[in-house]
Amino acid sequence: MQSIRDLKPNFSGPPPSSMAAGPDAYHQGNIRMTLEDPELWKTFHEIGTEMIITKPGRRMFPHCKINLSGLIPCAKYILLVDMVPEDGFRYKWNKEKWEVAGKAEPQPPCRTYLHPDSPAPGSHWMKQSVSFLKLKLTNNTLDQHGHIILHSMHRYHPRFHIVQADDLFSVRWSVFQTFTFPETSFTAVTAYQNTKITKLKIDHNPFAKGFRDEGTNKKRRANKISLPPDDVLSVVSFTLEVNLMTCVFSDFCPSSYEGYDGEEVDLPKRKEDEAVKEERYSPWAAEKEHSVRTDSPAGADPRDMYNTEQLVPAPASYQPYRFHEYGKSPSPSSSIGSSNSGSGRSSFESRVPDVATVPNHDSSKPRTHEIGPSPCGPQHLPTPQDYTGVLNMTMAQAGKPGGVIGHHIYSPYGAEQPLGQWGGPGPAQYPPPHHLTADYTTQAVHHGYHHGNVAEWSQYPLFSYSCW
DNA sequence: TCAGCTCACACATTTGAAACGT
DNA sequence: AACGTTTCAAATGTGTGAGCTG
Repeated sequence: MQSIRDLKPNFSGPPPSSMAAGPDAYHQGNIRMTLEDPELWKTFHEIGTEMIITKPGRRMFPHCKINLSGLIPCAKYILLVDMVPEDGFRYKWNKEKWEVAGKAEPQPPCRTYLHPDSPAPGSHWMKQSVSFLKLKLTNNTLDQHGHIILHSMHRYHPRFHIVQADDLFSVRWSVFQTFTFPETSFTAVTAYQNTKITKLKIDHNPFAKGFRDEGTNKKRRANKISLPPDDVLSVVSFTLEVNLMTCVFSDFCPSSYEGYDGEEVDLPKRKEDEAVKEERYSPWAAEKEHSVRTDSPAGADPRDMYNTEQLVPAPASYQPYRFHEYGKSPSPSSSIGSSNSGSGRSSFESRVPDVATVPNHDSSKPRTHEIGPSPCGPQHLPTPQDYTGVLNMTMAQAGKPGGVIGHHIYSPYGAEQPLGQWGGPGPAQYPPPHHLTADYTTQAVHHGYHHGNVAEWSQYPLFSYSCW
């Protein structure tokens, strides 16, 4: 299995004609996401963002805040975030820079953060920015609060997922539009390593005001940091690389760092070499290695953009994934991206019509329940029993020790479970979702209680990025 | 010995209930 | 009585630094 980056060169050219946008498909595929406060993110990114992870869970700072457009106002969507390993290495901070310290540790249980407003109509998501302020990171693999579990000294980046779904159940069968923003990548740490990051955090995080030089607590930090403020705050302008994927997760979920298997020997050294080469942008070099980047930091050329689409698997003819690259061609998002500096936002727009394969449906045809006759009309949702084959397949694969699991759209719903069970409290008769999870799901917390609402449900992993 | 982790701490903001005024 | 504003305490979020651990 290949990582997305690895796959990228293998796919090029325009989308197939079957993917050409019809009126509905256009609506489906025209979702645009912009990252709020990209300048702040970039400022951190240039130094090498670090995020503290603690046992009880720590918020991110800067926290993820996005704007959405292009959604169907009256269609319901679910927003999710998960964290994806940047690479297969563990790092250490050594003499003012990050160095590869070995192979990554086995991945912790995967968690996906579900935005508490989910599901909500497109108008809701679009009327104001969507904040993931409450998302917390932890290094406690036994965490029972639903926080996203990460390894310290490992690099990650958040992925934002939009799913058109009337309820949480239909998440399983819907096409995910996935967005990532390169400047949001970070290193998970239990204590800050780079004093520049510490200072940035203190300067920008209101909760840390007490540690500011002009604050009442300056005595504590007096001899800790001596960095000219202007130094760290100067923003190196560089063109954003924003990767867009339209996918159903399962197949892009790396179970280990297999995508790097072939490079394990060489990569660390190469990364260090490139770290020097690309230092002006970021202390991180490796992340750029597969990217097609313009050399002009101020250039308006669009960064290479690629798109993936993964299909809802069908029992009979399960397609692992489909991947389309739109990379080299300028896109609406390109112009958006190039104008980011003016708008103060990093944006990305999906141009891939959502086409999902469902049983007995031609994948080239729009799904009726997603691309209905009217964007605002009643939408047919597939019933669970339509897809028991998919579920069984998933379970069978999950049961294989050490096997590669092909489909890991994670859902707390069993196929036998009726729709609407999450609508309110009920007897705790439904098994926790973990029976479907990936290799590590034995580590997932088995909650005995039912899911009375979205917030509770959100603590369960929807997908496993750790399985291909 | 040392890098990485945990914990208690002081200081900050946020939140929500109570009190108050219109 | 209903509603809006203000106040205040508790909860929560933050980085620090000492101590612990492997």
